[in-house]
Amino acid sequence: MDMKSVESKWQAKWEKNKQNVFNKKNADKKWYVLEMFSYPSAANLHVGHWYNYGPTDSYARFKKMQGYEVFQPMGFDSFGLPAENYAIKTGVHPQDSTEKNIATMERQLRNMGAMFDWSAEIITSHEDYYKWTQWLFLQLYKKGLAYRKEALVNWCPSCETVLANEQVIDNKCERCSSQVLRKDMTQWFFKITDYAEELLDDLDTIDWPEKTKLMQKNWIGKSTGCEINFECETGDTITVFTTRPDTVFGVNYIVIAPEHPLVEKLKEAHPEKAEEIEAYVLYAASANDIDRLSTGREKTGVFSGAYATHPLTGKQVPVYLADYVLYSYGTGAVMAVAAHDERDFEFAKKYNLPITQVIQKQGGETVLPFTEDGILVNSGSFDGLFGDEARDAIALHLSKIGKGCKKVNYRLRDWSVSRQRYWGAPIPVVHCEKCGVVPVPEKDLPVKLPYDVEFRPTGKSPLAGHEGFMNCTCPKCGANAKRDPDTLDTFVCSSWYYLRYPESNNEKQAFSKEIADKMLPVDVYVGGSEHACMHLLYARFITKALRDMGYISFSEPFKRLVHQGIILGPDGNRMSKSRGNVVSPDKYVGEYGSDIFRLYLMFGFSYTEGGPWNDDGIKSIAKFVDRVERLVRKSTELPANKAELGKAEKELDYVKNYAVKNITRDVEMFSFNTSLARLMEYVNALQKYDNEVAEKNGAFYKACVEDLIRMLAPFAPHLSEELWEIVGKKTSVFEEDYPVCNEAALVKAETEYAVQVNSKIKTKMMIAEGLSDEEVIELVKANSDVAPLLEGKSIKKAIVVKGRLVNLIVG
RNA sequence: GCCGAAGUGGUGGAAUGGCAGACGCGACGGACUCAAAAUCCGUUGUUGGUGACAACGUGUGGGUUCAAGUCCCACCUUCGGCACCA
Repeated sequence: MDMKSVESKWQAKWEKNKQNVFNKKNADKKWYVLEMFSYPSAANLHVGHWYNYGPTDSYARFKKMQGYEVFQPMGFDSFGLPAENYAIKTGVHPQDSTEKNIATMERQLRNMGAMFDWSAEIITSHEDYYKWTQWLFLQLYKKGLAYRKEALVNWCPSCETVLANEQVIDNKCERCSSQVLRKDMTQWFFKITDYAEELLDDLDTIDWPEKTKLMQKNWIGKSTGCEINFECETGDTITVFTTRPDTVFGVNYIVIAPEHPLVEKLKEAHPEKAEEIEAYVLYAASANDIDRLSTGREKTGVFSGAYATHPLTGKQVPVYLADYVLYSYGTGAVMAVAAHDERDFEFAKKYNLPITQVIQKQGGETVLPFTEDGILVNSGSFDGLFGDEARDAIALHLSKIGKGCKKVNYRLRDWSVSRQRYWGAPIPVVHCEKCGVVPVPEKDLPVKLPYDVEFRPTGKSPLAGHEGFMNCTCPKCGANAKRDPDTLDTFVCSSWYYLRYPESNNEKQAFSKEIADKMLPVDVYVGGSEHACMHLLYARFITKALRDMGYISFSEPFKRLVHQGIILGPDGNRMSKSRGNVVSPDKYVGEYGSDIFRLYLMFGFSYTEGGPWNDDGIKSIAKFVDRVERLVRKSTELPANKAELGKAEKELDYVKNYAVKNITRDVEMFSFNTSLARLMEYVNALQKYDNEVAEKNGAFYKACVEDLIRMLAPFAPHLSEELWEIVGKKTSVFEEDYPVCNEAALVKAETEYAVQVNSKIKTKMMIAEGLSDEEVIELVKANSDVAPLLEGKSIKKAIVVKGRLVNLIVG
């Protein structure tokens, strides 16, 4: 069969019949299947796209044949850094390259033959989409969930530009190799931390991979502890957060992060140290968080010259700056208990600070640093208390004397959404000298991204240099004002797109409550696990925020989540141009067509695992397809005669129903390789029983072949349509129901049991269904292979696993 | 470093704590053919044995269990993420 022409024939028919367009009349039977949309890169569709979209489309088609009204949209996450970098390098405008890439990818995606509803397409860099991204920003602002604060960015002093983490290699700028610095800048943030607790709790309500939920849980990083106040000699209060208030009597020193605001005051208080402190702050600015938190890294720090007063003992403890404390976590200051914390211990050793043991191991020798729970010693009236009891007592005491309180802390940080870049959605606020920050009125959206912008680095955000864009009037007072020169993080665009799809053409609003509540949550969301902590958390946050603003009624955007694996290069490494191991799907699609390539992707890999590319099996899929075609064509030549169903028919029926049952279960689990294995078994059976059955019972055989086509349809959509036509049908096979297992066909009189003696397999036996355990044991004991092994021995225990195995323990 | 995974024949991969290797690829043998291709039928974890069969076998080392690829502990290797790649 010429797959190319078959594929274009059916794609054209589907298009003409609007077969893949969601039918709103059937919305009560909706099934929203969503694949993470892609970034439009310059290259053709990647194996990864095919691997994500092909099998998921088979899942979607399967649900359609189960009677669901499937909504499977597609779009492009088209703002972002790569287009801008490409523009800086080549001079091609990001909009031009992006549009070109989208056109190519769209064409290729159409050729895949997936049932994407293209009428719902969205492109995040188009005005009609980013207008609503800006609207979303304004809603968050109104609700107090968007605010400005200073935050650190990677700054290349030579390029005079902010660098993405990706552009920083070994602390050097990837373009010019200058040392990268961390610089403070005023940026917009979304207050995702307000939702930390709910984001954590609601993980229990969604059907997501456990590992993903665990990663989010750890990312949110809830810890219960205590804030404790130390009075600094400068007159300021240093508040520390600790999960171990039980160790408070062992505090040897205080450490503040080099970015802590108190640093300035400390320099004033101890001018003799100012130079040293400044040098250290500069040094700390050159390291990233990962390095700073690494326990394997040599600890560094500097004494500020100042002391703080211990709230319980009144002792003076030195205040240090050290970069192993992050300003972004907790209060940016810790109480260091060298005896009971590994990093503090290491630091104290290095700087010859005292180490005071205040916890003793229960029953056993205490080796420092001892970080487990233990019995308090050297802790005044708290001596003898243990673990939680000690923590509670000390926290209570601290709050009584006004020196501290219990506190829940999260590792999660607020979401920084400002980007000093061109290719993104402009932030819809105006800065007025008189009125300050003024949001752009909704009726004035979109704040259009101008085309004629100098996007090469100049030391400022690219938009800052565009006067036509920057100069505006204050919506409040009418005076001259300036727009915000920054654009939004692309994660903002992708944090709400699932809401837009069902109403991509709605010009009046981002989405309507009525339709959103009907169409969402997404029933199955499919995408890579690399998004576990960021995109997937942002989307959950935005959903909750919109719910609280009354725009929607549900709390979670994605009811179920599936991660596809990653297809690696043939060498087992991640595909990359620099490694030269990129596999192009074009070659295979050109040679075999979309159906065969998709079948191979489903059959050759475990969907959620992925693995190194290898095309050994692709030919065999082509052979399989040929076999199916021959079998179908041959069946059309048979007379439709009927005869009584014999043993052969029953066996064939068994294999068919077994396949149907397993495929139905496995597709639901995205286990496509085993689904196809069962389908192959059925094809093998059809072929094996071919002559015997077909000749005397043509009607039966034809019905079996029709079921085969129905069963194959979600996996090889074009081929199945063609075969359906070959057997004389005038309608689309996707209007058919997926076959349902007839359980009666699977009932067998006897089952094979594995027989073990002392847990070793000795023989196998066919045993009738419905016997009691005792009857089964008697049959096994009487078996000619088993009986000699039991001679002169007694049975100490007998285990019967119904329908599977018998194990006799003898001695 | 921290968080999260993965490791099974020559190979891709199957196995609700219950017969390890389903279904394929490859290899080997056979049928068809002048021959080849295609197709069809067998065999195929390793070792020993003519054989029935036996022993061993799921990254490494321990453990729990009548029974462990699966559960627990420790370790090794590889992969994903670590907040401005998306």
